[in-house]
Amino acid sequence: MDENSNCNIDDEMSFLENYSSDKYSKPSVTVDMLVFTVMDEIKKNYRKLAEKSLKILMIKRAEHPYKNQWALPGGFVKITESVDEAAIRELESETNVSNIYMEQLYTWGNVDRDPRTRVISCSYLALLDNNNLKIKAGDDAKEVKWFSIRSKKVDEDERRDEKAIYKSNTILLELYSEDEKISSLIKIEEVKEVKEGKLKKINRSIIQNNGISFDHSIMIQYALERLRNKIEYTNIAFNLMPDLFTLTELQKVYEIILDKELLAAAFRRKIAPIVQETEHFTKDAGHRPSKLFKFKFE
Amino acid sequence: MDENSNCNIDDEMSFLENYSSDKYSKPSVTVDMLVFTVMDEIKKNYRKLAEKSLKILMIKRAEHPYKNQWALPGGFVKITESVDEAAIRELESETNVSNIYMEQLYTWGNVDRDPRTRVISCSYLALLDNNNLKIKAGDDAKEVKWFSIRSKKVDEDERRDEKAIYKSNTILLELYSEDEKISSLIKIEEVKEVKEGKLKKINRSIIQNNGISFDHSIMIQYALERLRNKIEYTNIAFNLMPDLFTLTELQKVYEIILDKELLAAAFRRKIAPIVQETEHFTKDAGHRPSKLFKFKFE
DNA sequence: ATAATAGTGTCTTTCAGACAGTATAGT
DNA sequence: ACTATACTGTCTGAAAGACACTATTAT
Repeated sequence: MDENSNCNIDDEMSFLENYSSDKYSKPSVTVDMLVFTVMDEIKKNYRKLAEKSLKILMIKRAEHPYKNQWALPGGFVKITESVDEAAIRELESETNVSNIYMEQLYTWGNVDRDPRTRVISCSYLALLDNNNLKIKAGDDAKEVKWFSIRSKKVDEDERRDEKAIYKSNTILLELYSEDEKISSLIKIEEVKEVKEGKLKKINRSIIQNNGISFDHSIMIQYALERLRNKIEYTNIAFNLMPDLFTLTELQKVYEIILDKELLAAAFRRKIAPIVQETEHFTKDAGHRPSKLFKFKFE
Repeated sequence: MDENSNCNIDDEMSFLENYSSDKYSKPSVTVDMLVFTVMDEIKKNYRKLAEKSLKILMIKRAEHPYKNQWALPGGFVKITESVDEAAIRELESETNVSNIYMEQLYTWGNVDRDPRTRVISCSYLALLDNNNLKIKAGDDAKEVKWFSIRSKKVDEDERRDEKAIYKSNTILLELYSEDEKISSLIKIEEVKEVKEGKLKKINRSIIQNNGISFDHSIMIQYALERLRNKIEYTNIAFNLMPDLFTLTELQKVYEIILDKELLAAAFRRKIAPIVQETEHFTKDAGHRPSKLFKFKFE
């Protein structure tokens, strides 16, 4: 590797030869991928635009534990590959998705998060545009499916004593497809030390789980929060768009992730610097055609 | 754990009993802590305010590899503790620092980042106010020291072909104390696919290393970027402040992290909602005394 | 008195929110 | 003609940038 000026090289060589990494038992390391996309729902009216819906990709577990329940695509990191490489390989082998936007999300390190053994999981946030939808089950998985996402706060609580403020939010996460609904109730507890006003700890726990494996519902909730934050100050949303899109479509993607309506005029002003108009228009829309835009890089 | 509606319980019990996690060789998992603080330099003039300086805590390695070079405090995650717990334990045992702000930063998973064996490292960003400075070496470390940080872009390059834009930045990271200077030259390469304008990959590599162990200089650079980003949209800076502080001091902390000067009037307007004035003032300053503020929680 | 910082007032600029008003294809 | 969406113009108000001006203490 790099030069090592202050020590004897022979000394170091023999140290490395004799080094054994098996003195202590080691945790296993896995990757889990949170793959999101936005899809069109069926049009209700020849004039109306299609509604959009935020989806996440899940696989049905073929093996214990949580056999026949739904889980995030993922798997063990091999000793010969980087963690990033494991994420790419596992996603492709389980869902046939490749070459998409992917960034590291968070590493989940609780001792009891997997009933088999000690497993540390590095999670990845992946975004896909719905032109890329050639998903099918890979070798490891029985079944792969997109679930629509609904996440809502069902309870809120705040207490305080002399030492700290305790905030607690309960969130109901529901994933549904045409024929199935799975869900999870998650509690997020924050403790803020009053004395200096410094954030001390956030604790996320599953209160009730209905069909979602492991602690994956917590990961989904966390990924949604990250997505909501990052869409405000980065161009991450473009990874959810096809090459050509209308500004109304782009706005609808922002709206569905932020879970609030935006004003068209303000939205267009704001994103104007990062989109580029093309010669193309939508047609057969039942109303005025819309100009198609593409992302303006740099 | 949670209920498991779709499968036979006995079946799962026997599966878990017979499960062996030792079929494949596993990577080791470590934690590395990036502990930052802001300290006053010595005053040059009885009237002038002390300059502030951003510091990072490093330990001198007592063992191979990188013996006698400087490294981030850190160590192996035990099978019985969570990753967060490992971070807290290792920081306390190596530097006697405890009960400070700490958040997970990034997990480094390249295959060859440690010459001993395959090691995946989960890094943590920690912030300390300089009232808490009772640092001393723990059992594992020979020596613990605060280094001042200087990070500057020394080269910039941009190429493009039909497929993508390639950006490259070279950054010189220098850490110095009164009697020592260590440094590292880091290259950050971004590849943006032109076709859809989507960010594909960031690669960080060490070009030259002078006294900083492992890939720790990359971690430091990454942590500085995160700190610069987060100080803009969170209250994270308060973790660098003592209980009582003047607004000018707070502004100087922002300035040193953002590496640019701010206008006092605008800064005060902006942070007004999150600070609370007290009855106390600075004194013996050689000029008009300054009101002391504290953080307004919630 | 002077040096150095503390703190405020206000003009300008920029940008988001609000909403009305015009434009246009498909039936 | 009617419907639903596309797109623009402009008023308003909030917030950031710029900078001058006043205030206050130790020496």
